[in-house]
Amino acid sequence: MALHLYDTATRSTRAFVPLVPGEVSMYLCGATVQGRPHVGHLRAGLVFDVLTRWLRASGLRVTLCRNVTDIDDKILARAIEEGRPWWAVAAHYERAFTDAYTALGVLPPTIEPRATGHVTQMVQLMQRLIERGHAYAVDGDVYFDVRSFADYGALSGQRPDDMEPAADSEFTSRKHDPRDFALWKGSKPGEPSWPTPWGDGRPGWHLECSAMATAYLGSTFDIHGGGLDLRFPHHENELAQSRAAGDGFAQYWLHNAWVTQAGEKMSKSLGNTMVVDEVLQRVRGIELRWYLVSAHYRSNIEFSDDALAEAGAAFRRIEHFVLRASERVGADAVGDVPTAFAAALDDDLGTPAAVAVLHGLVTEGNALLAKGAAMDADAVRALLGGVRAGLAVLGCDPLAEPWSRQGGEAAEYHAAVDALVRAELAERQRARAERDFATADAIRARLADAGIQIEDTTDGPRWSLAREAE
RNA sequence: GGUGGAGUGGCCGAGAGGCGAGGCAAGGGACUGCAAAUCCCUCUACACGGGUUCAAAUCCCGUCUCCACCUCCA
Repeated sequence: MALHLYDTATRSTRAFVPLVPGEVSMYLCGATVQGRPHVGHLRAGLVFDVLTRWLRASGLRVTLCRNVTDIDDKILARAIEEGRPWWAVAAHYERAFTDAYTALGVLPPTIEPRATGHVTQMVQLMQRLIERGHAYAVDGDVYFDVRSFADYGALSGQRPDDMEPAADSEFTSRKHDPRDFALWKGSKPGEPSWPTPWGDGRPGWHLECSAMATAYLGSTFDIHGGGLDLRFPHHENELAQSRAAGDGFAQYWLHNAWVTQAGEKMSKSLGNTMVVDEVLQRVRGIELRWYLVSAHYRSNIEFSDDALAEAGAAFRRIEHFVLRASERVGADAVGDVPTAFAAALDDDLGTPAAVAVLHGLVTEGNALLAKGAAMDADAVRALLGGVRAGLAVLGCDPLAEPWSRQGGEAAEYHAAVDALVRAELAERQRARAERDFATADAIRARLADAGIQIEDTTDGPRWSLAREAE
């Protein structure tokens, strides 16, 4: 089965057919850089990272555009709060997001455009909308005329007449209709502004994505992604303004579900502590990634430390196999993804089923490894290759970048520790051979105190860092 | 008021008319000097009430509970 994706616009799972054969253009709504990234923020980046990896593994060339919203009301508010310029705030948190993406192994997008760098494109888009009668300027603001666009509400399944009247503060009186949304906000004293034919001002929230998506991906492109909450109003408005301007815009709309905590949504306004930096004090990045990636992207994740620890344990089982097997048959054995794994991902990115496939392979592989010298090395190599190929698509291959620690100083430390531990293990083996188990166990306990765990395999002892959940 | 989701075993978490995903935990067995790791076996499910069907966790009707969106959100 070829790739099928659930398209929010049609509320159905559709076969994915790219506009240009062999190529995929994808736009993802990225961060509004006004605070420290938390686990919820990262989910969209992670989900679409897996999709990108899967598309590439399927032989497609992917252009991924993930924007940075570096000007908006909250950034301005934050700047006042922190007592520094808005651009310093935006730059600071943009770096924090970049660090968080990197810590979770999210591949960098093809392009990461900032809103403030694309005012020209926004002005052009507004001009087109005004010419076509879909937008109007009032006192330096520019609004989209919702009534002028018949399909408004189609993406999110809303009908304008059923919507709650917008309690939209100060702008309401200037709008032709309360549901009209701001494309451009006229400048107020002390706020940053850019010049336009309608006066100085700054971008409204929705305009930037339409302007940047079409600037980099063309007037019509394949996939537009983001969190479920963005469906309305953000994506509805993007779609309206772009289609009204004559662009085809996105062909598929994908939305990931939320990360919640104790039933509460982890939004910026709740100010909870699931900040990525803090979670990474407790678990490795690869384990956090596994936790977030092994759930289906359209299912809610109720974040808890217990669930995170369980996911970590499940991942370690797979990781353990990969490490042990590669020690036996070599670390260069990356194969093709197993057929069942491919089928799972082709079915709307069914990562849970894909993960189950990997667990099955690991069980098989462990059984082979348990045979020791009598094992079928080719069979192990084949299983290892399949497991690693699958892990690579999920971004969780422990032997691949960025998780492998084979290079640089870390490798030198590893070699040094390895030499010391091997000496200890040799001593322990000698004691065991002499049935001096008190000494043997004392050595094992000493290593355990140092955070090193021992396994007695058919090929002799093997050591690794202990990674029990705390 | 409008729109859309969800309720699965001790826990996490899939599936979407028949043949119980997977993991974690638990119990038993194998292996081990003892462990650890690993393998094998076992146990516990589909919110509630009706209905359709040879067959319902899955479809339909109703009820309850929870959640999301309706111009700040990933």
